[in-house]
Amino acid sequence: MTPRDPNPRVARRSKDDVVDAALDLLDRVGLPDLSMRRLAEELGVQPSALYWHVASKQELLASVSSRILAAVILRASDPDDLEGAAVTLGRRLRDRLLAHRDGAEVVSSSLALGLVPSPLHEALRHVDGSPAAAVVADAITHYVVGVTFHEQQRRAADAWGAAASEVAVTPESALRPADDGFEAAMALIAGGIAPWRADTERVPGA
Amino acid sequence: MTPRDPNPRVARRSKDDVVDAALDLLDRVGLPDLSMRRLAEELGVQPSALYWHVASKQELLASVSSRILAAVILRASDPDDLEGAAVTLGRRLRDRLLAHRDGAEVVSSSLALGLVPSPLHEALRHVDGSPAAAVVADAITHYVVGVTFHEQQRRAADAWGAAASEVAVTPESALRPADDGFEAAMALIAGGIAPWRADTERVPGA
DNA sequence: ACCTGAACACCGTTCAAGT
DNA sequence: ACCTGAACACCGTTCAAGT
Repeated sequence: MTPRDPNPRVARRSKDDVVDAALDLLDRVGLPDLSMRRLAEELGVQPSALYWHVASKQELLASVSSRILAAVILRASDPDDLEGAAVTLGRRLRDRLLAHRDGAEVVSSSLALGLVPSPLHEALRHVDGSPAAAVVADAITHYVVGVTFHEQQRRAADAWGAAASEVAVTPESALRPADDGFEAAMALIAGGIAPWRADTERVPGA
Repeated sequence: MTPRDPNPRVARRSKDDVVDAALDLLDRVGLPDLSMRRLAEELGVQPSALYWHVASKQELLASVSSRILAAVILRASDPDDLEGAAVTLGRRLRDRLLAHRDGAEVVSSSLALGLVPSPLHEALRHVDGSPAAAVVADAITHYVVGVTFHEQQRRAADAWGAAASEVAVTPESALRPADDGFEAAMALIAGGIAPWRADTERVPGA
């Protein structure tokens, strides 16, 4: 008996429904095939109808990014353990990006456009208020997003066809596959925190 | 009197000319407006003519990326100074990316698609053959490309109009502007090399 | 060897008008 | 409040045919 919907047979969509459908379509067809027209078709609606719910495709993808990043939070954490928190969050971010097709690319551009908050920046600010937290959040976020983007593109290329083996770059000069390098890089960055602090926070005022 | 061009009045283009024009157009209009049709117009040619010189737009952008990255090399370097080489190369990469409009975005996808070699990986392999070099190259490359992409997008957004100030994310939860954070992050990552080595290269065989 | 002309199968977005 | 219909101004790519 809500006054909102006088005729329940007319299926009206909310913005959440549109974002749901977009994320679902992303997982099924990938970012290159995720068009407003295709999404509209999926929802049984004209393409122009989408523009009542979202201002642009970019804004829609930003909402999709928010959904993908929603689970990247720190439940409980030792304050003072910036290293531990950074590594945990880095792994969680990677997990979330890998959970959706082309997740890294979608999130990368939303982040770059400033349409979505950086989850590591927000979380690390709570465990450590020092300037170090922001620097660490930056380093880890860019590394994880970059490496996962690289990984997912490679996966898509491999899936599409191994026929491109001649144009592709030799393995030794390409960026490394992240599978084993990921933990190493995380350890490298996290391990840099202590010496960097010793160098930087030595001088309090001037 | 080269047999190649019987009539000098017919301006024939080489692939290099196409890539030149693409890089020039990129700097003038930016990646979103760099279309094959627009590029063809610039060259005084039909769009289909471009496909005699390049197989696809992606391949063209990979060639553009190669040009952008060509100057990211190490002239002379202390072997054993992985830290120093990494920081120098990171700064040089950032310089090259900033030298062209949307340089980071173009390079980012060419790198992800594996259509272009990673310059840091290649250069660092020469100063240090250990596994550390690859991990460091990965960490620095992804950080620099990511942070520069972010910076250039923000610049484009600001240039287009400050009217978007309401939709934009609050400054504190956005990724930091890289201007001062860049050197800090480079120091953080480079500073992680020594402790990481102490941890990892302790065990030689098993 | 290098390019034209014409087509194919798409895009994102706007906007008056409908219910 | 939510959506349709129709249009605008584009895309990347292919391919027979020309010179």
